[in-house]
Amino acid sequence: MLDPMQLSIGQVAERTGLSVHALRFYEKEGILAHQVHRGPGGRRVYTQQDVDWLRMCIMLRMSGMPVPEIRRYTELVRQGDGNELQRLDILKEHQERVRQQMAQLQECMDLITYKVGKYQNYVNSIAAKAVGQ
Amino acid sequence: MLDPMQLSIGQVAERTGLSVHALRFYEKEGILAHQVHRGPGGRRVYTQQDVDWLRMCIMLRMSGMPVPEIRRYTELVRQGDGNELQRLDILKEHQERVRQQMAQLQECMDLITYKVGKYQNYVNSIAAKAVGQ
DNA sequence: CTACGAACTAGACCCGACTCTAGGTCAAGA
DNA sequence: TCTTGACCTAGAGTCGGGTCTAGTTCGTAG
Repeated sequence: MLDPMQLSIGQVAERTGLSVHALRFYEKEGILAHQVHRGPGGRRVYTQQDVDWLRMCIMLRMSGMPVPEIRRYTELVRQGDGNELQRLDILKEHQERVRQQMAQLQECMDLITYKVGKYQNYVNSIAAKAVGQ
Repeated sequence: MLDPMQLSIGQVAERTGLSVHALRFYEKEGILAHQVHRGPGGRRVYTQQDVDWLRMCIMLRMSGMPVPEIRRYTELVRQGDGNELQRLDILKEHQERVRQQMAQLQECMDLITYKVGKYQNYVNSIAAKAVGQ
């Protein structure tokens, strides 16, 4: 049993929804703000901070930030104070991309909604006819 | 020169933003409502309807509908009247997915905006100090 | 003791969606 | 005639983001 603040890879997988494979993959890709500490037998020991960081990375991934860019951001954080402007740049750029993505998605949604409406009307009218028979 | 209503693959590529490769790929994948007519020399001849259909497919793809599902939808349309309920199902299901996707994206956006705000404040405060010197 | 479950590493494999290559046809212009 | 450029087919290659396998090593429970 570990200290309650010390989490095994499996526990982190549960808590984040990532697979243990994905967790090791992310680590290899340099996506952990502070490199994972190893416990007895060379096992990874995560902290709550690691989990929080991973959750943010998950958000970035979900919104389409590519792994290499998350790595760049992570590296800046790892380097410590002094590069906040660069971090801000990355975030702002991504924010803009997400904004565009949402706009696009809304456009698609409008088309789909229009089509759904049309088919719904048609299907309803057929159903009405069937009832009227 | 073709009849103005007859478009070559290159023209369709221009008009849709898809590459000629992608157009052939989509055709092979069965994503064309009515199969492309061939002109002299076996060349593809597209109509405006094809372009319109492609534009819808592009919307579906952009919003994350996988190619096989677009194919299923396409097949229903190709079969003609009588399966409107099935088409409606596909569209509604996708609509729901897009809705979820947008909600997720909004969540990510909120986090990013929060972080951008924090870094912006910090960076501003540093800048203010520099000026005050 | 032994068997189990969870962890480890390195590296192979997979999937979706294109993208590109090789090798060829054809028509128009210099 | 020769070249250029757009098109053709079949099939190989690429890329991102994981996922899975093989072969081990632990620590604990029966």
